[in-house]
Amino acid sequence: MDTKPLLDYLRRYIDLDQEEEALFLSKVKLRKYLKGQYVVQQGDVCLYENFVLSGCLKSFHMDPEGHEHIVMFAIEDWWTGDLGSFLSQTPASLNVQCMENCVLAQLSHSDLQELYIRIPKLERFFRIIIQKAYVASQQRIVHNLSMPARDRYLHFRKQYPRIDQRVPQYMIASYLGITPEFLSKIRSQLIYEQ
Amino acid sequence: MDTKPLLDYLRRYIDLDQEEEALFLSKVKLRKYLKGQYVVQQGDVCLYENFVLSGCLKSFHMDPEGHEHIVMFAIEDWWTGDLGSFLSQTPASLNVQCMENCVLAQLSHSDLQELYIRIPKLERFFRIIIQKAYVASQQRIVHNLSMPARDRYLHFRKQYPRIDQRVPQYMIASYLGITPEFLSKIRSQLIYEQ
DNA sequence: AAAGGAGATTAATCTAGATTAAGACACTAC
DNA sequence: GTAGTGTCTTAATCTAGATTAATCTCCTTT
Repeated sequence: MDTKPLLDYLRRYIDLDQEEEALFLSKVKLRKYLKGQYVVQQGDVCLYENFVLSGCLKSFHMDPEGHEHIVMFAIEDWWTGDLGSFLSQTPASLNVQCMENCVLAQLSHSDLQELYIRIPKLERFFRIIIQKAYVASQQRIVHNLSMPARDRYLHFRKQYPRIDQRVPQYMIASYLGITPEFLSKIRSQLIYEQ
Repeated sequence: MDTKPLLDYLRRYIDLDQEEEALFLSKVKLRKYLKGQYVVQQGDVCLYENFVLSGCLKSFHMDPEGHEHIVMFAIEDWWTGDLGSFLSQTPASLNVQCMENCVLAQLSHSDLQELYIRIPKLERFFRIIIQKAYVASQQRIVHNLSMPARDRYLHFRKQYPRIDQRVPQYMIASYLGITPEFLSKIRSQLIYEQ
């Protein structure tokens, strides 16, 4: 497993010369995780921004009653972690756990600060991808406020077909903010309708 | 009304020299709006990023049944607009409306693109503020998934006391994703408890 | 001071979705 | 084979919050 997907991803947004690419890669740590392992644990400081080279992860918050609430999934070419914790280097409110064996490209906080100084173009890169993430997050809030569960599920399947196929239903239910039983009911209604 | 609050805000994150500040300000358009006026309308392209110099605004989505869903409020020192529309220059899915007379500092898309090139430090500035906005947005999703309405209301009052005092209750209800009647019930229960 | 009108409250009824609990399929693993 | 574990489904009951509708403030405006 190499870092090519990460470089391809970078090149979609900015042009780095050979030297800059080499510098960037020198700060990237490749790390393998087994299915079930935690990349971030609630209460610990999130040490890395993680780019997914292979595998599938979920990030979720565990509430005081012990219920999981899935905030997002991540697959190849996505970033994951607890950004709030990473930025301020304070305890995370989220867990990030591997649902398959994973290979991640990791950037530490101090290395990233250094990279921002030595390769200012990276500011642009991260500005652009975080803007996209923010827009998606706002759109999800609107959907949660304005759509019933059934429509949110249909929208999720359309927007993330690659993820829908890959994760168990009860996690999709958690992502949508409903119980697995209710998602099962919705699915049986959808099948009945056609 | 001048642009001092905007410069103060910039200086919290980056240092600009005299020339850069002047260039930046040359692209900023000051504009006054009356209470009730729309800064962005659903279906139109969002032309500006708007920094609030004075006043109070709401951004909301109107669903097909004609119900408003408030996505966020904005007061002095906040940014507002429909970022998704602004970035891609496509029709907005949100409305932004003044709830008081407002003065906004506006940056157009093309001017901002030019500013990014001529003042690369602005990439850093917008990266940092959008990161903060993203973290807040993610946190709101977690709260919407994991907290009952009552707790969400208490949290809102604690987090945004300046806004809580300033907007009508039925809009706070919309922001929280509940009806005004139910918010009224929650409030009367809270009063009863002390 | 009367007449609107916008917002807030209260209460009765209703419903989307939760909870609980019981099976139904898978799969490994032994 | 069967015991075990993780996932999905079905169905009965329950509840947080929606809907509807009436009443109650306050503000404006005249």
